[in-house]
Amino acid sequence: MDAVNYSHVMKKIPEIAIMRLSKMYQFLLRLSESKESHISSSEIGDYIGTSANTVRKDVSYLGGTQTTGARYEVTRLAALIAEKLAFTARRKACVVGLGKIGSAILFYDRFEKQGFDLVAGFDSNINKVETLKTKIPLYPSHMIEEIVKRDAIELAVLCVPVDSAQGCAERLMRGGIKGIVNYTSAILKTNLIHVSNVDITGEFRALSALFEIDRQGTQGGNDGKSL
Amino acid sequence: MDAVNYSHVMKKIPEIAIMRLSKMYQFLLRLSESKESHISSSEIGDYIGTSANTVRKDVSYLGGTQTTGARYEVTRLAALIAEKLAFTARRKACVVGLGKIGSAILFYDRFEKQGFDLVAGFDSNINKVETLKTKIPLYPSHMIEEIVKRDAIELAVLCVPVDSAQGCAERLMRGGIKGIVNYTSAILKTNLIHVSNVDITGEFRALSALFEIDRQGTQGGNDGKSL
DNA sequence: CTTTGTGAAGCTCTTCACAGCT
DNA sequence: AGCTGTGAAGAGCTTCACAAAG
Repeated sequence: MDAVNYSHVMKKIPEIAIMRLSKMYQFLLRLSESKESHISSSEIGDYIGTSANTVRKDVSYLGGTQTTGARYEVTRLAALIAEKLAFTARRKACVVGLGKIGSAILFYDRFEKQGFDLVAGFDSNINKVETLKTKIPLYPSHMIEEIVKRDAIELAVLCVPVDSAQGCAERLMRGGIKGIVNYTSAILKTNLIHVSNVDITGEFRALSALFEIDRQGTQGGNDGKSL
Repeated sequence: MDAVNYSHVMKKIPEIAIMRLSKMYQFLLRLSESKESHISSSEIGDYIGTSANTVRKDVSYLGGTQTTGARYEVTRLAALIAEKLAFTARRKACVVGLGKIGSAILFYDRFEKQGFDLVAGFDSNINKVETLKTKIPLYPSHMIEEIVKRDAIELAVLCVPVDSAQGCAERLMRGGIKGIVNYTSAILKTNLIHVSNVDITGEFRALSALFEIDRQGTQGGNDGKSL
């Protein structure tokens, strides 16, 4: 159905624009530590790998800065993005699966600075839960739902073996999780929440296909459809 | 920066379709180990999180199977995708940066089965290069260009500290690398090769923004999109 | 009847181009 | 001059809907 309601709803920002704005924000944050105080749309575009037009359009989805004609003020633009995309709120996250990758993530210490608090780790192996030395509380996997609910955890990184992935995802969902970063090669069935997949093998395959197709493309002529 | 060169007409497969086909392939591979020999477009769609229409359209980009009307034969469809997207060739990959994440990836043993051979690891810390016990050859970072060239390595996983990321990426590029999976939060400037970014913080931010915007939007649930 | 394959319609995102500001 | 903000045009992807096959 059409959007019948035109109260004061901001017009919808394309999902892909949100991704770019996230990237942009990250870049602006780093930039703000240097001495550059202003930046143009084309410089931002060069940096995050898109066009100046797209950068300006994306910013305009947020309502634009109020400074037409002048280059963007770095801190001001960062603040605008943070506000509109709700990056201001701190969010709680957990890690499920404490194997090599999972524990590496658990010990990664930059989340706090970026607005994310790792408040729980889970593993089905009680041994790991008891022996891993960390200040982040660890729990056995059967407590996922309970803890996610209790601590109002919004984000999870899933690093379990592929066969446990769907089951853990379901526990997370029952706990009310809002987003999962899926490090397993499992293809999660969850149409309720947002999932971001970062399977290296999958990335390898996609990258291979991309450069392979490029190569075929630049070589010109495609033969008929038969094969 | 449009190349104004329309020399050959070639049906281009949309990049996003390539991504979906990669995912589909992965799913079909797993499925082929079970006893299901045939599958419909809607079942595939359910699984990889897209519509039956899109699945069929994507398959048609490859020229379609030659079996209109019948459900897809799993192995046949997998073979078709593998062939058209060049998944048949084995590809060499390396890991740059042998910290917690990097070494976890180095010890991950499923690549071989999936057509990727990890043939080198690099770290600027000579100690790590000498002490890590693995059958994969390790080298100091200054040899990146040389080894990538010598061994014709096509793919790299980048897991170095953020400040070294751009430098390492440039060495990889000079060595002729074709794709980088970037685990750092650096935004790599490389318009020559394909880069896939898997920064957790970035994913967290993008996910937060997505569910936050959804909440503000209040529109009845559309969903099922993920990346 | 069910299911694929695919032109064509429909829709969303990107690019253009220019008004208006500095 | 250079730059942003943004409707409008354009391109690209998704969805539709139906012919052909099983």
